[in-house]
Amino acid sequence: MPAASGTPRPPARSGERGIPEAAVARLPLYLRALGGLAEAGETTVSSEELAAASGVNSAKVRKDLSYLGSYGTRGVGYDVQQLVHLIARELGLTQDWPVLIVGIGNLGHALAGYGGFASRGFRVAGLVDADPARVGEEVGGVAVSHLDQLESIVRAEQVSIGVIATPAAAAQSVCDRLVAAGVTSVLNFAPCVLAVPPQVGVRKVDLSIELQILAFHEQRRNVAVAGVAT
Amino acid sequence: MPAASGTPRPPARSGERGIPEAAVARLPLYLRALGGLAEAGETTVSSEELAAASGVNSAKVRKDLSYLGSYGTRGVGYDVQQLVHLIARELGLTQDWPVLIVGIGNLGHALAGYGGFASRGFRVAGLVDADPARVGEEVGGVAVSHLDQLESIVRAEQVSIGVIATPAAAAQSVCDRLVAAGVTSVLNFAPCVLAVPPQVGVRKVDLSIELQILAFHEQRRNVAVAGVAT
DNA sequence: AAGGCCTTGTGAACGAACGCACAAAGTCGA
DNA sequence: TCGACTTTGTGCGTTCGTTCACAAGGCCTT
Ligand SMILES: NC(=O)c1ccc[n+]([C@@H]2O[C@H](COP(=O)([O-])OP(=O)(O)OC[C@H]3O[C@@H](n4cnc5c(N)ncnc54)[C@H](O)[C@@H]3O)[C@@H](O)[C@H]2O)c1
Ligand SMILES: NC(=O)c1ccc[n+]([C@@H]2O[C@H](COP(=O)([O-])OP(=O)(O)OC[C@H]3O[C@@H](n4cnc5c(N)ncnc54)[C@H](O)[C@@H]3O)[C@@H](O)[C@H]2O)c1
Repeated sequence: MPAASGTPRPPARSGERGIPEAAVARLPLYLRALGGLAEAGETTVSSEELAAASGVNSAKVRKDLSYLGSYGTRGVGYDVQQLVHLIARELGLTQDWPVLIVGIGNLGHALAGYGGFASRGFRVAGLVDADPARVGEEVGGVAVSHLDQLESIVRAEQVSIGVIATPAAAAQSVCDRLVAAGVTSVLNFAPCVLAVPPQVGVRKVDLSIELQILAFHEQRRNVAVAGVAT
Repeated sequence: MPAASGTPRPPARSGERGIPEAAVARLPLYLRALGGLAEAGETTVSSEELAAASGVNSAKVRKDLSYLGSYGTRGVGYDVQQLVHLIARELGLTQDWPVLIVGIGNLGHALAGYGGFASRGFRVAGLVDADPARVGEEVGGVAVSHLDQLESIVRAEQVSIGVIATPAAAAQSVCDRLVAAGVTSVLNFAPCVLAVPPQVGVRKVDLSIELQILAFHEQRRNVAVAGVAT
């Protein structure tokens, strides 16, 4: 019962080279906004402009960018191209990331054909499904392989990121196979929790959760109004 | 750092009827886990078990549930059915939420056919697309209407939640129309920021961002390894 | 009836993130 | 060259969220 937590906790990763998780999550936002600005012909951008374009506030923008170093010019702003490059490098987008998508149903089809993948250096290296009827079908220029091929594709294509779009019941076993084959990052669309070894990264996207959060606030507003009226 | 605040500390959320945002975001997780437990025949659940089933830690579970009131039994745990009901009510899931999906392309198709909608009280009240070729097609039991019908569907079906799955370029104008027609919550899949009046709720899902965050950590691991070697 | 055992509910410490506000540092026009 | 103006970079107080740790409370066995 005594949690043996007597060890004086050291500042975790103080000396470490680390930018806050919350800032990392915003970098892709800036990158997207910068793409738009570059297309519009802007060569420099102030934190205020970038804030407006990415839906963040400007103090946060400046602090986030400061984690990458001091590349702004006071009185002027940041160089758009340079920022794009800095952020892309920080996020690891200057290299090619082969991705394997497992479960080519409705969602898998949409993902496989999604252009937002490729534009950031994510290459669909393979599509696999358990249903023999789907094997051979071509989606977004890539043919669907059978689930049996999972391991060989991961190895042949050096896949490090796997995307799971199977029913929830199959997700854990698929995940286990991905990890065993060498995948170290997983994006999970199935509505379930995945158990993975600690060194493997997992992120989940659950559309239903987003809707429920919206419903909560929606209800809150309605109740508030009704409450006043009642 | 002792709270030398002679000031009467405003208990923040004691008087107010407010659950922290972070807790709200986890309630759907618990709900999902409870569904599984109920199916497995469990009638009561401890915070420890629920934590394991929902991928959260148990202290957080207890604190989150405490915002709903004191419904647990010490030494035993929580009643599964009662919890399901409490959470569903808190999230507003005891009522029917008509949802309109705009943009029935690849992603829109997947969303329209997704079962995870209906199981939580979200009813697809309409599907609209700008492409005349798509109008009339039936997806998941609902026929696709033309974009022109947007306003009339929102009013006729009392839609308060809109889902945007159009290309980014069209998203803002679609959003404006939804809001003008009376929608007060928007779930946006297009990779762009949406401007809305302050009383309208917006959430965004950007798959590409999730991948970029994965890539960041993936790279970090690789660099760490390579760094030692270099 | 009493004591042991388990689990909740929560006060309090800790830590992460936010946003303000401003000095520092640069640009640009005169 | 200089001074007005603009915008960065960041120190700091505040707020939000997480985690610890334990008293309070209730069940069950004896
Ligand atoms: N459709 C959506 O909008 C949506 C949204 C959020 C989450 N999800 C989730 O994403 C997942 C997929 O949804 P969907 O609508 O595409 O379902 P789907 O039934 O259309 O597709 C599932 C696919 O996975 C394949 N599959 C089943 N078991 C497999 C296995 N062991 N290995 C490989 N492939 C396997 C099936 O053959 C099928 O092609 C589900 O878990 C769903 O809950 C879907
Ligand atoms: N496919 C994915 O996996 C994925 C993932 C994340 C985000 N997204 C985003 O979701 C959106 C849709 O993606 P998609 O793959 O389904 O694209 P898509 O091109 O297949 O579908 C877009 C649909 O929107 C319709 N549309 C265009 N303008 C419209 C308007 N003004 N009003 C109503 N409908 C209109 C088109 O007719 C088309 O049917 C895009 O913004 C995309 O970036 C897609």
